[in-house]
Amino acid sequence: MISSIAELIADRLGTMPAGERRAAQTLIANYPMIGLKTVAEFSAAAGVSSPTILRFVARLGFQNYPEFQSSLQDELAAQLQSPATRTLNPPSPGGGTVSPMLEATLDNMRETFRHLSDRQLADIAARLADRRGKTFLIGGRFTDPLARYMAAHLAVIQPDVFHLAGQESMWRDRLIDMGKRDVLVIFDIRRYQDSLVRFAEKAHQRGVQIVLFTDQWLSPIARFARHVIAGRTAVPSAWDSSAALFVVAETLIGAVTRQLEAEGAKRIREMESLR
Amino acid sequence: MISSIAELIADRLGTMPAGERRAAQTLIANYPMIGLKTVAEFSAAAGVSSPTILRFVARLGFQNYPEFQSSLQDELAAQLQSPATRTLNPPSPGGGTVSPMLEATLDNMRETFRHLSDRQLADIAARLADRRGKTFLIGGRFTDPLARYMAAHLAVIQPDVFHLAGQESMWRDRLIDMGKRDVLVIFDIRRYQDSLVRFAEKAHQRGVQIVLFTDQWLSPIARFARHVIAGRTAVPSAWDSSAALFVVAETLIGAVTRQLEAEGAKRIREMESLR
DNA sequence: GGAGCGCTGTATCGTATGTTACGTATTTTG
DNA sequence: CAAAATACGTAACATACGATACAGCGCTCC
Repeated sequence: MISSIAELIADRLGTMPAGERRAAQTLIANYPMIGLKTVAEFSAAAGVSSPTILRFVARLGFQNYPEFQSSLQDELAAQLQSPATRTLNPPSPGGGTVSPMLEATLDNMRETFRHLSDRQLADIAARLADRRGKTFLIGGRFTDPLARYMAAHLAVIQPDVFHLAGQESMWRDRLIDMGKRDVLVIFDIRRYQDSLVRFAEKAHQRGVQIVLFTDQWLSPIARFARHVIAGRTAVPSAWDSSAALFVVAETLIGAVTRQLEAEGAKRIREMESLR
Repeated sequence: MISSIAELIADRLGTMPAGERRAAQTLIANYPMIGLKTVAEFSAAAGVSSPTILRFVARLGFQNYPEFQSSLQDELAAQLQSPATRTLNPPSPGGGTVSPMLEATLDNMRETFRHLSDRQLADIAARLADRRGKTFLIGGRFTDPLARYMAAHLAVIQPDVFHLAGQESMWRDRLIDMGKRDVLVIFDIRRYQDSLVRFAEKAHQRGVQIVLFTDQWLSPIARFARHVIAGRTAVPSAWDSSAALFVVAETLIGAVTRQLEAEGAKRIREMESLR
């Protein structure tokens, strides 16, 4: 079974003429980056002409050079998806059902936070901590509990935190309360819910700042969102995992709490200096 | 110090107009593969026009699109060279608020699962998958969303799953519906709620099987519980973390789903053999 | 409420890129 | 050793890609 292009090359290396073999070897040597560059660069690096490169990829079974590059990219993307799983996949002794699930979840979290900068989290936290506006939270079928969880915590440390629950008609009516200064936190992973998209669009039209928690494929709500948090959701289960988004939510809760405490301290100092 | 393009984007994300920010977010979400494709594909994925993508890369300081792609490739190549450099957010200089939180959470999960055997999880899953009885779920002030999350999933794959919400008097009345065959899943971390303890005790007296999700200090409900899952909750924040319990919940959801599917398949086979 | 600015998309253009045809060199075979 | 076949490079070609000019629109700030 041949899965990667590298194996494919190794397989057919023997049947190739000299020039194409040089192409193959230089590709293997700098795998796969050279293949992502232009034909001209590839040919220069291999010390052959452009047509030789094209004949080389044709021999591998690709219709044209772009198709070859797409395959390389897909392969790379698959590698990047599961960083740790590739290198340190202990065949899970005993075939336990737990380890793969836990490992995947931990990977998801690392991957999610790798794409999430301190800066971005700080920006969102600052927005959530801004007490001039109200904070609304809402989620989809399976993610609504996350909205509830976040709302429960935020409501303790500041006023004007509302979780939108119940029927669609219920929260749609709340739109009139929303304005520019307000923040709407939406949790939406696939399958994305139309009702949420419509709601987000209307809120956006009213100038509401939207913070979106979604998966790596990005809910259509991303169009309207001021801040987008893309969490990894893939796990060896029939369901998607919201664990990474949960951890991001907890991180934000912590950051907002810290910020409000800091502001509170500043207020106290200001008040004292006024006396 | 800014080393990667991802950081560069995060740094300037705040100063970007809406369209370019969408470009930035889609790039971060599928980093860095989207950036290696053509402008047309990138723009389509982000839902903006080609010029917006070009303005986006220009704002990042690149002279043209190919130069931007080269940078991404170089970065990728460097990563592939040394898999060890796969560290996440570089030690977040200046006392970043993210890493400690994430690290603590990951540690919590590892610790939680270390004290949790496959056997124990399998037992609980089997109990939850037993369709002869009903399943009730309830949580405390901050953990009730976890109960909701679990209920939302379990309710899809089997009947008779009830989340107990609202006032204490509401669910106390549901006690008459509960019997020996039924399971009550309770989430309770400190500070432990008296109302939940009282409820658990009465349910226990009626012979209900209690599955308790709690913290490492064990809620008093542990006295009455058939199964106890003790999750680590300590994080560098003003709040306790429920993330570990969340992951256990997801693991159980997956296990129950698998089990019901297996039983379903078995039933089908039995039915066919009867013909 | 009006004027100015900035952002975004449409349409067009030039060019770099992949592709192909053809001639020469090199190897293979009778 | 001759002749054919295969391999390789040069050069011309067409396409698709990135770049740019311009106009419409919304937003902010007087």
